[in-house]
Amino acid sequence: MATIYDVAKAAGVSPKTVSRVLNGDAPVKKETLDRVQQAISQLGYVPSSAARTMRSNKSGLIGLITGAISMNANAIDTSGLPDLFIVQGIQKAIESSGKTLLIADTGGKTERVPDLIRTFEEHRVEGIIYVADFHQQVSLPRIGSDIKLVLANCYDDRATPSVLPHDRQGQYALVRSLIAKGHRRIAYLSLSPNLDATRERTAGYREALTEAGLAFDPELVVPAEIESPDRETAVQLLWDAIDRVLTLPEPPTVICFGNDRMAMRAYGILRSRGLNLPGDISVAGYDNYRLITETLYPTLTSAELPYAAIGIRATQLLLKLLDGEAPPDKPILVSGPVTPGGSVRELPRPITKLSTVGRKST
Amino acid sequence: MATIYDVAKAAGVSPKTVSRVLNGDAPVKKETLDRVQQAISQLGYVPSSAARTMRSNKSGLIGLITGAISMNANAIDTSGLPDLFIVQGIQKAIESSGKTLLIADTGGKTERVPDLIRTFEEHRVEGIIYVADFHQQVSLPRIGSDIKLVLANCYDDRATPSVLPHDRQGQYALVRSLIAKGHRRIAYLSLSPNLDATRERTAGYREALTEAGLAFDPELVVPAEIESPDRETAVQLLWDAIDRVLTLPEPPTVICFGNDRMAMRAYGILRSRGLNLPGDISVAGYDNYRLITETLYPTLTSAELPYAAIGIRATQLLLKLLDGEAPPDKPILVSGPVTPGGSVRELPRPITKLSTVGRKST
DNA sequence: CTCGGTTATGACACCGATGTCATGACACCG
DNA sequence: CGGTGTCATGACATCGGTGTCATAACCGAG
Repeated sequence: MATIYDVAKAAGVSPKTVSRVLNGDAPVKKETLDRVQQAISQLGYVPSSAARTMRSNKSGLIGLITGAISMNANAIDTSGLPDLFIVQGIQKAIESSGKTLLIADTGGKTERVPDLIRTFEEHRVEGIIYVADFHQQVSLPRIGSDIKLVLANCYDDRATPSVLPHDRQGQYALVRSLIAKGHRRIAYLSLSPNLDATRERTAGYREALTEAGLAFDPELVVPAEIESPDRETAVQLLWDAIDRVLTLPEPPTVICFGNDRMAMRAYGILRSRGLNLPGDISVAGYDNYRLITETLYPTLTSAELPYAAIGIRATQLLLKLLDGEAPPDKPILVSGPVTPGGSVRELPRPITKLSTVGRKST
Repeated sequence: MATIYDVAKAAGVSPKTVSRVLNGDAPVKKETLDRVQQAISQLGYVPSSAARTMRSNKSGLIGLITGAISMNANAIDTSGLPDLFIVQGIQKAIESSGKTLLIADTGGKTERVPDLIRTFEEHRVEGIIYVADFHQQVSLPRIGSDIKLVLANCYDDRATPSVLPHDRQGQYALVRSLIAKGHRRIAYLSLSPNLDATRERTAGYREALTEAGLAFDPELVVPAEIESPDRETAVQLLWDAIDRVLTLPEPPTVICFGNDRMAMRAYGILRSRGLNLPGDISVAGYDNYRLITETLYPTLTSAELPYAAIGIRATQLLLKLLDGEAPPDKPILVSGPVTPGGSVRELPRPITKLSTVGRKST
């Protein structure tokens, strides 16, 4: 591979002049510049980032730690939206920054993280983004202070800068939209109650009810998933939870599920009970996992879990830190919109407006 | 960040001795070794791969070009299995090799590929794996001969080493398994006929028929997808194709679809015609995209598109090339098994065995 | 004509590893 | 005891860029 010296010799100038042509950081006579550029393209010269890194002590590399790539295959049993979307957001945001992304996959084994960090340190990455597969607390090994760290979809107890989904706001907005469609009995079949997301979202659910002056009925809120269940167990739990709310004296008119995958399963379960969607019962999911929400019939109403935006925000945050900006003192919360689908029916308003009776949601 | 000189000073030895400790390439007195190791951990010293790369002219980096990460989100309309699974296989295979993977995503724009290659060249990657999102011919810009190139899920006209799915074998095995279950009228609603995969698979379909002494009926083979359709068009095309084969004088007992996603849509369409799965009609997919095959009810019989294996094979091939082995003279074909699901019914054998009448497939 | 300032270029050192060669201390053998 | 080989270690150059400083050519003002 050609070096800057080869180019210099071919163009009959000093290496430093070639360097100036490459970086445009000092005036070069037009004629010399042409000769150098010709030599460069003739030799197919590409500067070595290793040499640059050595001299400048800046690698231009950003490290990314994730399990998104390896886990995507086995992710059939897991709960939610693939964290790959976060990676995607990061990728997009880094693209325009001139940095290069070094992706390391944990293969789902967190014990490999120290090794990955080590590799990043060897490559002198300027910053690291750690991506978790769902909203959770993490604990990473300490990293040399000259490497900036940002957590995406997770947080720790050392106030490391982090970017999180605004789960409370998401569920709040979703339930609010259901109420706007005339629903008053709103069931919530949540994910495992131990999850941060579940706590936040339940709070959002209650907040929306309170705001609308609706009473909170604990019978309508049923955890319908546990962490890392097998397929069979998941279906059983879900079946039971659905049965429980449907057989209440005053059953719900709409059921919210902890994620779109649960809702997808519910479509089958509800229909096997002879229910028509959304005529007899409305359904809402969470995540807006388009593969599901847009493919199902009717399309599924869902609150967006803004993973791509989280990735982008996390990257922007990291780039700012690298620029010397001060870290924020609390996690950055990213909100997402509600995507309406055909799975939620607009209910006739019992008293107020007779004109809307029988109208279907669009 | 500490350097080897800092460590040397702290341990009271020369940098070269520290280097020997790091690489274990020459004997070091036990006592010296201890002192050096202590200095290393005290200073948190991590060697710089940039400096190593400069000296040895070996970066230990492998470049990966793919659209898998960015395209996964928008991949709702696209046909098949996410190529991310290939990336995953590569990741896994590289893990044990001591190399580091540099992943560059095209963002779906092939015109960005030269830039990505340029970045890889700057980082002096030892090899590049190019991953295509479906079995196809590609044409990459030329790369300096000191960088080895391997194509995964694609091939070119310059005999670049490549690894491809064995589509013919896959469809052959699938149809063979259907015949084994007693099916004689087997429809094939394929992907776009312009695809390499479709040509290969159709050949495999015919091969299996011929082998079983069944006549090939062109009416039973209908292209039911075009390239990059919108959702609406895709559904219409599929609906029409299904209608066409079901209204034949002698309709099929089983329909094979070009991929699992088509089969997933077909579940809804077939049921809306009042058909029972698999009682009235059997269904088979292609890809074994587990998110679909295992979530559908009944689970979907599908031929596996061995993407992870393709990734692994491509990586192994590249590592061998880096080791100086000669490239193979033709593409490496990777076969996959058939994964039986509940969507294919075992037909009663009209004459042979009465005892199997009414028995369902497991 | 001379001087201060700009333009264009090169010499040289340095970034952090490691290969090469040299050196000193021993041990062993004849 | 001297020669030879092994062990343990260090001095120095080198990889490919770029920052610093020096230098030469040139220009216009006084």
